[in-house]
Amino acid sequence: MSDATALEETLAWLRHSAVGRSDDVSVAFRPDTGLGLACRAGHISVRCGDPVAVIEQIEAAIAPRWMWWDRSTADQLAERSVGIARCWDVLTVHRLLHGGWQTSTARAWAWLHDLSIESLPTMGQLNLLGSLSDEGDDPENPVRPDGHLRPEWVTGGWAASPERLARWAVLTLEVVELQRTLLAKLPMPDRATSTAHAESAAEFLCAELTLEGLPIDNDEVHRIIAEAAGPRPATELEADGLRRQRDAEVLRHLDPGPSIDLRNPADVKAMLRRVAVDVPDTRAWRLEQHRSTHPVVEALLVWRKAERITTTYGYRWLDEHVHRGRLRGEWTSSDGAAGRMTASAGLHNLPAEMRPAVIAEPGHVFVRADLGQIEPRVLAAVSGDQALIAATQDDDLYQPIATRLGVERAIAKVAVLGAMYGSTTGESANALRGLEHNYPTAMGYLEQAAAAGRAGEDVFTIGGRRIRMWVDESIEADIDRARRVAAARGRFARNATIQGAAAEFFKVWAIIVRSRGEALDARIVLCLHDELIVHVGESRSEQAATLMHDALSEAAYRWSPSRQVRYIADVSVIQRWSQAKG
DNA sequence: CCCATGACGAG
DNA sequence: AGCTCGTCATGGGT
Repeated sequence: MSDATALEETLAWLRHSAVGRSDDVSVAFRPDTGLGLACRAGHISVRCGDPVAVIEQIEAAIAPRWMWWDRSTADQLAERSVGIARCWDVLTVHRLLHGGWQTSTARAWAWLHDLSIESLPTMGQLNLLGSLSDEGDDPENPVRPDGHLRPEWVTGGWAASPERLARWAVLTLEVVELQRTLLAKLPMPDRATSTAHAESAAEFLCAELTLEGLPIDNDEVHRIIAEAAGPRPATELEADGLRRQRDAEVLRHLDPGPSIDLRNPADVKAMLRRVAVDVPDTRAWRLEQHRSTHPVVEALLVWRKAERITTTYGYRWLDEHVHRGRLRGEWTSSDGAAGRMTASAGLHNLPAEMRPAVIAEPGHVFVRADLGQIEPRVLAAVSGDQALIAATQDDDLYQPIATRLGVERAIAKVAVLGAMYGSTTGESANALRGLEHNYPTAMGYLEQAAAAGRAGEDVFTIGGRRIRMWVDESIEADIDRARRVAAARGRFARNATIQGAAAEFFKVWAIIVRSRGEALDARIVLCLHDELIVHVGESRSEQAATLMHDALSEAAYRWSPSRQVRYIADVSVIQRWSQAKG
């Protein structure tokens, strides 16, 4: 069947099934095989060469909510620049419901059907179990008699024929229905469903980000690396020489003695003891206090900076991740803990020294926006603490808190952060008591999460993400260890509810910017927890900046549990990332 | 060869 | 101060 006929037939079927904007349509496809679709009214299987083109046309004509199993679908669509507006990514929603990061089609299916993970079939077991001889075991059925998904279907068999594609799409729709049922059982079902939509869209954005990359200037980035690491060594021998040269700059401060490997923390510790610096570890912040004790300390700190650039952000990093003027890494919409976005290739921890190399392309600018004091504002929203909500009206919410507590702003800030992170020590202890007295609802919210965490119980973000607690594997009854583990879980749970909620809010903001930015051809090129960078044509920079603010208002309207909480963003139009005010 | 640890970059 | 992530190097196990 020609692609044009395929499109006609599919559109006719969608119309006949009364599928409209935002209605559910599950999809499975493979180029040169075809397309399988399913909706509430039924399913269709279409043989065609370019199913992505068909999907693109349907998106333009109808824009349903597309449903698929995993990221691979988003990757293929993004590859062809098909911008999907609404979707449902089963594995992304599974991470939301189940918690954690590690998952797979087979595991998600098993979990949704209360099947034990231990009984998961593998390809290798196929013949051992003699499944072919099993009565009623039809290889055209993706589900085995024992309830598990058939491994050969999961690993690609689902796309073996147009008929199988349709069957897979029907299965997808059923799985989504199961997920919807679970979301509906959460304390705030509508909100949880909306989180599922937003997280799925964020996963699609991640597919786009992985392809798009962050603009980076080749000459500039070379210059910066050369400054720290020296010129690119031609041979391994030359690299070795440079390494020795750097090491010598530190070692020359020492009397002759046993040889020291600066890359070995134990060696460094022994070396420092020889010059009367006794530290439990050799981390930079600890050595900071001993800077004046002996010149070798200063030299070591300088060495570490250069070593960082050389090893992590040096020529190897450049060759691996920077191509055609873009820095590209793998993006994931939720990590294993609280659900923040993650990126590889150093996109989330590019040292400040390298940011001048991140430059907009000719005729373009960056519109950069970062949320101000997002975590305490989110705490106000999720807890509903009226006093804290009042404080969010201020551009600097720590100021009214300080006034109310009768302490310096710096003390108030440390106390608020300490409350959200589970700080146990420090001089903010007094101010912490002040917080408990003046903001009991917010502090109660945090304490409730911490108590659950200490007890080993899972906690949930307001959007419904499950945050899994771990069990202490120590076999012996080690009271001390058990107490430490419980305390760590308490701190983790306390923070994860806020960090996770802030991540949910951020993603809603980001996906609104993505969809509203389409009209301006503005592309998101970086998401950094509370910061967004959009790459856009120079002439549209003002419109893009306005869009970032408007998107924030819309995100607040859509996401915020409290209408009264004020969210703020600092937006600037810049050429280089480094021009952003800290 | 895998895995834990230390160190450090960012938020 | 304490929370998260990814990355690199070392050293101790298999």
